[in-house]
Amino acid sequence: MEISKTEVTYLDLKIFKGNKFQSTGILDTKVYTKPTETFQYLDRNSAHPLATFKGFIKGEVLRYARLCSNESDFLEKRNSFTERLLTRSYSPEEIAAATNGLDYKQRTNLLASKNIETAPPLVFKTTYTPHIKTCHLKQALTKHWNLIASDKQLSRLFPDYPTIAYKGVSNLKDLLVKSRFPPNQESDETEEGLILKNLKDPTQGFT
DNA sequence: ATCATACAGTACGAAAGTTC
DNA sequence: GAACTTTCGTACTGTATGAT
Repeated sequence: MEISKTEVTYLDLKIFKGNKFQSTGILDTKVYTKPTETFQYLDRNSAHPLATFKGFIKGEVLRYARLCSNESDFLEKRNSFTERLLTRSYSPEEIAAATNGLDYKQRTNLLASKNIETAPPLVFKTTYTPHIKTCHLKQALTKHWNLIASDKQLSRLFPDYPTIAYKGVSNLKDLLVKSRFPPNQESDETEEGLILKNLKDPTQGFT
């Protein structure tokens, strides 16, 4: 057990007496990393969805911004994270894109609880087929989005560019499995009826 | 049939709890 | 005591479910 008069760690946070402590009595905080941490971040060549790479990068930098009370600590942590990502085959451009809009100057907002009453995202929903990639949906939407943006009514209805989402086609399970049993039209004395009866009254054992 | 919501599953971090 | 699992919170998107 470590004992210190100037700092203490809690989970991934280090709380310490910084420069302003003498004059204000206010403690500082920064990210705590265990000495045994090996930084084996998800390799960019791994077969994961793009959102997975983007998600954890943004999540990490957001964590640094929230935990560091001094911008210099935040920058130091973010830079070393960037260097480690580069060794894991990420490009500087995609690292920057993942954290685009995340500004340490807005830390107060980052610390505020998330507003969950924001408008739901606009989703362009279509059914998935193996040939969907050849349709270049995103390019087509981007190319013709100006038709909506230039229309007075449509631009008000659809102020934001949509996210493309695919609905799965019905598979065998969808066709064969239902979440409810159909109305029991047969006698409860059938095998199925007895099972249902016992499920409703677990105190009665199977016979 | 459609829509909204909850949850699943991928990732990151840490310590605490559980199992063998 | 080592190894494994759980917990909590953040990001992302797709799926399952229940209500209308």
